[in-house]
Amino acid sequence: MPTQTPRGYATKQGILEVATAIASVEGLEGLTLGRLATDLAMSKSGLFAHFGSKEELQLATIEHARQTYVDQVIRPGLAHEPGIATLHGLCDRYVALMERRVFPGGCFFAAAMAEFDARPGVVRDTIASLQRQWLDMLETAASDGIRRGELDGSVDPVQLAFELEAAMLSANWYFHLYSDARFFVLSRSAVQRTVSAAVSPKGRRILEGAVAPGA
Amino acid sequence: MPTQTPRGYATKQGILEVATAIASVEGLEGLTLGRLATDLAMSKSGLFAHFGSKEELQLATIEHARQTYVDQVIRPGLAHEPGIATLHGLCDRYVALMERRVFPGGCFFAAAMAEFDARPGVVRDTIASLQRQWLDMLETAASDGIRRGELDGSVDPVQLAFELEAAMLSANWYFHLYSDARFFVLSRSAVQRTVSAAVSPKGRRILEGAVAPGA
DNA sequence: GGGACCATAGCACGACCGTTCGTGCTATAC
DNA sequence: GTATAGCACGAACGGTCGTGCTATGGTCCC
Repeated sequence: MPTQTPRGYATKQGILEVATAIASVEGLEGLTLGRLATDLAMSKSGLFAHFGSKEELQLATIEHARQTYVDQVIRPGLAHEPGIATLHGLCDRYVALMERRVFPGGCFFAAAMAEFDARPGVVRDTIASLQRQWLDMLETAASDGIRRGELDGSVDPVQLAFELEAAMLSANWYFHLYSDARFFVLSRSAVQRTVSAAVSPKGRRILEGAVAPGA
Repeated sequence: MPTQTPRGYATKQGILEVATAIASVEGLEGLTLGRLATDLAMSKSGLFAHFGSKEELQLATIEHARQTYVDQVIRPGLAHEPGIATLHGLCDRYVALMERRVFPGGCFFAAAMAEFDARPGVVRDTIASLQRQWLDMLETAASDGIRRGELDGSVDPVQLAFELEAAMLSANWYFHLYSDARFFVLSRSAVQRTVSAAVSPKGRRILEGAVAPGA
């Protein structure tokens, strides 16, 4: 196992940057060594040597994409107070990521989940684990919201997390299918409405504060 | 272009039956002539002669899948009274189709949409058109519900249709990713809750009648 | 019973797939 | 100034992809 030098590391990061972009459009299976090499203006073999197998390339690409989500969604989202502030923060950052077209083909993990959901293998297991973590994060924020009295006690955090995730995930598909950004408006409205329907009076004050903090 | 004899037609239907199943798992691009020929125990060339190109095969497969949805979701769904009865009927039939694993890889059009949403071409345009028809159907049912006074006048039919579709679509992915049928429970609850939040008193009577018609 | 014709098979093609191999660069370590 | 190790290259492998061309078996009509 060769050790990594700064130069090699930089190259690999550059490869993975392009790889995540391609995979978000063509899928992780459609992410081809030849195509990737062409886009990078380097040889297939030189590229291949960095990973050792296509599956390793796929896993490395997934890990790279995960880092992007951690930086742009998870970390800033979790910087809020626990409860509905975090819940709102995570959702807002996630929709914003899609809106900003960080991945040209749309949400990387949405594409990966759709591609591998019915196909066994290491790649699918990895996706499943990461997606599980994301759902857990939403559910935890919802649970915190209940414990803190921001959400009504009758709310099921699993149900709430699912509905929010559904509204955001679906906007991703329809946005790209019709090149119509209005689906993000629908998505945001759905998130707003769903959370609103679950908040207690205390939570409502927090929600309104998030929109108009100067009140 | 050879004309179709009864025998040829039957074979073609058999081919498309297997093709839709494969495509729901592997995707329309992963639907390979070699794989399809193997599963059908026939030669690649003999199979190929039926379609003339891979794209034609893909389009024929889509059309075949559409027919399944018309028979099992659209027609029985539209058999109800216009308005929320139809809305409820369409959603119920759609979730039931996924639950019954009619396509082994999950909703055929969900998979196709996810695969082609970011890729131009005839296939994508076809998917987009059919998906548009499906959304229109839900929106029309919602509009009818408003006009008939079953849904509150403040309801936006586009928003409502989107939220219902989102809840059902997402159940599809998570069900297969985790082999966990509870996601259909979440999906059905979400549909129920979303419609409930939009109904007028008159609509509520219809909804309850659908659950307990003997009341 | 012969001819038209559809359905299927066999075979070959060029392109691209993931992968392996041998071979040079180039920069650091001694 | 030379040895070493990481990095990248071109060429080639066996395999599969979609797609042609040609031949033959089956079926039906005149």
